[in-house]
Amino acid sequence: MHYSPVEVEKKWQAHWDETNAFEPNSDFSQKKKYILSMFPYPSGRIHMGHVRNYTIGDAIARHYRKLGFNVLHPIGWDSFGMPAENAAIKHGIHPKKWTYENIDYMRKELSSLGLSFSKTREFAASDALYTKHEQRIFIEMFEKGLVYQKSATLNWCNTCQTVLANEQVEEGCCWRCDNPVEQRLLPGYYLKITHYAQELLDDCEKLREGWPSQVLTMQENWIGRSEGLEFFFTLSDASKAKLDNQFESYKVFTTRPDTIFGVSYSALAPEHPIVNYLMTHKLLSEDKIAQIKKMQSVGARDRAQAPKEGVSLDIQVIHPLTGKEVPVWVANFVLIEYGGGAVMAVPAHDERDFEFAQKYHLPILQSIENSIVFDGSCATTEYGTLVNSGEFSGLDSKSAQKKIIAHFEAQQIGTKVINYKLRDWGISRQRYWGAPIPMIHCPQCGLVPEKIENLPVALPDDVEIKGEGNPLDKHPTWKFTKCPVCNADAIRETDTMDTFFQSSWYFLRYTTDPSFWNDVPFDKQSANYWMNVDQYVGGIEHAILHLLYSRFFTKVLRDLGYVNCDEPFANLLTQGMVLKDGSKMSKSKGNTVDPDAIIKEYGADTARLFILFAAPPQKELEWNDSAVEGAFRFLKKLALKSENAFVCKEIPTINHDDLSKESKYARKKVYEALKKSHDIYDGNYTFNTLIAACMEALNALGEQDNKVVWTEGYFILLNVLEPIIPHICWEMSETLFGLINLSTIEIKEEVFVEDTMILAVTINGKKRAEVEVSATISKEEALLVGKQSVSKWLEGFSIVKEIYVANKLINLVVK
RNA sequence: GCCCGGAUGGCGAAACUGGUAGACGCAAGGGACUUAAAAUCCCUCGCCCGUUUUGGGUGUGCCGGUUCAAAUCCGGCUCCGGGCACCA
Repeated sequence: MHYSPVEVEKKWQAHWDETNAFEPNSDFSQKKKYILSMFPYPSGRIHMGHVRNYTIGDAIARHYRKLGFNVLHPIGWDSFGMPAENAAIKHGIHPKKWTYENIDYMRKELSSLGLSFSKTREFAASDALYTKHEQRIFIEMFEKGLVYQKSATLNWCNTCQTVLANEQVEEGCCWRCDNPVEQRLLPGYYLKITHYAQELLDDCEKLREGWPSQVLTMQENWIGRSEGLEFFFTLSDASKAKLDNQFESYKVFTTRPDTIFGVSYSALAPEHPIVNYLMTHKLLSEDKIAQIKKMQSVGARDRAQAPKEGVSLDIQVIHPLTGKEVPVWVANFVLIEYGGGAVMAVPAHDERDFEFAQKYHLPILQSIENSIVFDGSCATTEYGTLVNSGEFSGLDSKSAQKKIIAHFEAQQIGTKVINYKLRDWGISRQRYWGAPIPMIHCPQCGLVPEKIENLPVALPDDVEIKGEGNPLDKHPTWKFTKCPVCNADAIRETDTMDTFFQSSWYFLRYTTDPSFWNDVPFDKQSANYWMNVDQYVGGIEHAILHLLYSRFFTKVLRDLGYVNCDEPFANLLTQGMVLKDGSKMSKSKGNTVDPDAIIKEYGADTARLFILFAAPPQKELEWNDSAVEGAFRFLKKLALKSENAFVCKEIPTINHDDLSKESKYARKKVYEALKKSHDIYDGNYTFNTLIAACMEALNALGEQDNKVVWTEGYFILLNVLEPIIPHICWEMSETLFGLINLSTIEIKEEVFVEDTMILAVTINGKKRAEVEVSATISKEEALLVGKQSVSKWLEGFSIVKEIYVANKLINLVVK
């Protein structure tokens, strides 16, 4: 067969399209697989990263379909987000038009790869119908107390009149207009992900089997659980008086209660209420107030870079165990959001506290002794034995922690607590192209959700987008509405949701037949059938945000009664990046390869084959033009050699014993490939080795000339390769076998049985010879033959040990 | 700084639970076919030494260990990639 990819690919793509070949069915008694590649942002054109992502997912989906599973393999569009607004600002195109035109274009590009997506389950996250249910979920979360409003300091660009994400701040300036970014206290909506911190952490165990360990480690670190002691520092009487008796004490948190006798000062965050009180009531010198103000104005990121810095507040607290007075400072390294915004400082055993104490000449008191000699030149942070610690002296750190916590609890002056680094998720964005937050501000009733029957709160089409301010807020009429409770004039919330909100539940939407899409976000029975996603495929860049939010949403939706599962993704494959000349393909570097051009020149099968063959999916993949040629060569060869097979309607029967050595070997190679095609789908997805096995099999077939063996070989190889290079395989399978070979094929163990085996003969572990012996040979005989084969190496030595490993080798230990 | 991951020919990579290192492919070199080119086919291909041939030594980032046997296990380093970044 002459190989002309253009015709073949067109033909089969049309066939799959017309026959709705890849729709899941609703027979929930059938065994299922839900295979999902992360949905793309419709930026305009597909790139090689997409090709890799969707080829991997498609191959897995096709594999399970062939094995008779009911397979859900959908695609959609993560279609809200900033680039659409940027296009509007730059070119005056409406974000909606821009987005949906891109979707149409990219859909065509993806279908030219022959991907086996369900056509009917496709949707865009910006569809009003999706927004409708999303807003309902938001309201249900609000009513459950999982949504709240608070003000926080955020990056603000005064020129653009908008909040900027951290990623949009470049060296302290706005990425678009280059103006310095300010820190502003702004109200916003937050989702209580911290409410699920412990479960999100615990359930990492359920994912241990199916997720890459580094992703789980990243999530665990991000959640950042730590156990410790929380207690109150009581202010000295003089300090209480200084603070007009407005403050009695403040809370601190420590994971090292064993070092508490080493406390020589306490430090407050610049935003701590006591600090603010001292400042607003002018209880500090002008100079100190100015210094603190300066500290407050530095954003979190810059503060982390800055050297340690602080100001003495001229107040004291009482050490809870020694009763001594401890000075209180304000310090730029103390975070207001964590552990109460205040710390006990132990310079002898904490590096930060040490650095600060040295700078300001504060006492450094040793309270732990261990193998590292403490000489006051640096902090020793390891555990050890307590010294200078009153009744606790002599205890080791671990038991001292327990005893000290117990002491605080008995005296009711402190408790054991668990803290998490995880913060609640701020979802407010001052942008147009997102899902409106369905809340209303009523002068009488306060903050109230929109009525469910009024959803969706849709975006107005008539907006001006100039990049200044929030277009919804500036719209002449949109935000004016009536209170859903009292019907008074009220104002709509003009913030829209973070786009991660959409991607946190889209995978549930796919589980449901579109005929239900108007009425429910997703159908519970369908979701329970299809979930969890059996295999999720996407880039590692989503290791924390998207994957953590999706886990969180799944748990929330479970608790809201929408679905029964705890975790969304049973197995996760994080694919490596596609590189060219050693670095990530990007327009700015000019090292991109256009998938369309490759498909035009070589066809989709070549692109798919190259991308799956060049590296295992988890690894980075270096683009290589001549290796693409090589992939194309293999397809041509596969097509050409099919002339050696004959047309038949079932797998040919072969009497293995009658075959020549070469034919036997070829069959063995073919069945090895078939075996491998089962093995690689168990989680590693090393398509590269499967393809190599098929190449070996084809090479071995070429070493023999039995047409029946050729035919059986093609029957099997086309089956094995179909997930990888579907077009050419369907074409040849149709011609030769009427497509009947594209279903489960039984492995014939007889081809692996051999009459002889080759043993390596090694001396002291070094290979000296090979011998071919009968497969049924006894150990004694094998050793005898082995020794003969290496007789020249044994002269003058005596054998002290003989090792025989069946099917592998003989090792002789000599002296 | 802390936490992960990785290192195998000129290149991408294989190697099941420790058991013949380099499968498969790319590149390169040589040859066949051709008026020529393309395409295709055949041969060689880790490094070093030797040779007419058979051959020998060495080799999986570095140093050491365990073992009859280590790319694989253990200890200590080096380099590269990624994540977090003052979380008390």
